[in-house]
Amino acid sequence: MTERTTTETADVGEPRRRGPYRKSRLVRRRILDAALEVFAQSGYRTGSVREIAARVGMSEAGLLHHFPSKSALLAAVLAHRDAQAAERVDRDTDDGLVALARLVGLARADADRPRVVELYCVISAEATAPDHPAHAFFVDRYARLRARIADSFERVRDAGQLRDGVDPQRAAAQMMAVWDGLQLQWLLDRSSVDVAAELADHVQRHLRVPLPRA
Amino acid sequence: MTERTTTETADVGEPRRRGPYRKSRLVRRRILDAALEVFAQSGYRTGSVREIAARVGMSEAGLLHHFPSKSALLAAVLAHRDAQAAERVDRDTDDGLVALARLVGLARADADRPRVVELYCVISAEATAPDHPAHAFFVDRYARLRARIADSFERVRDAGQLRDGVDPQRAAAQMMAVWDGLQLQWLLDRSSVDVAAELADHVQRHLRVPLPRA
DNA sequence: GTCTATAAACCGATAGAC
DNA sequence: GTCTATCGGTTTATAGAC
Repeated sequence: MTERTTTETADVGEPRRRGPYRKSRLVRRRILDAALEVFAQSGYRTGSVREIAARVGMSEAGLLHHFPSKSALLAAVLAHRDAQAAERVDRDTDDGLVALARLVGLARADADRPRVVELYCVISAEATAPDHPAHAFFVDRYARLRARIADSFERVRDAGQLRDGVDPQRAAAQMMAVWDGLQLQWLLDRSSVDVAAELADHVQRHLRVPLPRA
Repeated sequence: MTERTTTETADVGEPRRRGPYRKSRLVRRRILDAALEVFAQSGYRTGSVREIAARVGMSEAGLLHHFPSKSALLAAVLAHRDAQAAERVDRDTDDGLVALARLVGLARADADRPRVVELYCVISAEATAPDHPAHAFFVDRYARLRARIADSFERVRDAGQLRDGVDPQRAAAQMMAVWDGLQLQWLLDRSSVDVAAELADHVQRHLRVPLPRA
């Protein structure tokens, strides 16, 4: 993955050279946005590079100049969105309760990003197949997320805020599960469920104290 | 959908005529089984009629003699599996607790049918797109299931076995959600979760009395 | 950096022989 | 009921001009 930054353009006497690199970064960004939409709507396997290129307003070959292959493009999209989401939540807190509340807040904010929700729903299901290019990514992603949420539940327990008989590991798996499942129902019919409200209700059932709104 | 039964073959003096119809039904069955596997592994859009035909050991045209189109084949697969599952659970009970326990039992039995689990996971995510041939089927399926499970929770409440502050509608949506989400985690990594155990744990959290093992 | 042209493969569905 | 042959469409990716 050839990441190109503007800092490479330090050849004096040719200040105009900064132009193309800036454009390239902008084009890459527009490609990622278009790829997100297409992969969300049609999945990775059926979504075509051709359609992505059309949305960006360039040819297929032109697009593949920025990303070496279709699967590399998918990887870039996933990495891009995950990094963005991590930024939202990872401002560190020792407070487990706040961490859980932030996840619910993320679910609430996702109501305005149906395309992103769709992307993860469709691609994660596809990536269930061991030969899928994003299979390893999602296996790792889920293990990582489960561990992080379990850690939050442990902090909640250490603070004496967890109900008796709740295992942090299992609570983490169940929270992720109900989140994913609610998103599926919501994508099928927007009026059928309120993802954030149900997720909050689920988490609350494990706690001794009210979940902050954060 | 031309369903053909052996009862149509009652032309006396030609008992041999029974043969072809029996074979046709058998072939249809083998096609459905192969289609299930292919659609589960690759999804509807990427899974090809050609590969299904190859698994059955016949040509593409030969297969399409039994099902008029690819989407009709998917519809037949889904209808076939749903009818099979309904048979397992729908032996009527007025007892809501038993009904819920049977759903957990279904989840337990699904551990031996990863292909079926995969099919529903992949196709339901795909069918999120409004133009997917199975979109209406899944929207309807989820509404129906949610209503049926909500009804079970209501019966549990009427029997005084439901915890305070539990809304049957919301409990139904959450139960389906956690079920679907656990299946996704399980498909990504079989050792990561025990679907039936976590589902039972989740449901138990809504009840005053222990969920029977049924 | 973007294009046209093209390779090489695969797709669903149909026509018509047997 | 099953086949071969084929049509018209799609796909990812590459070659090479500009």
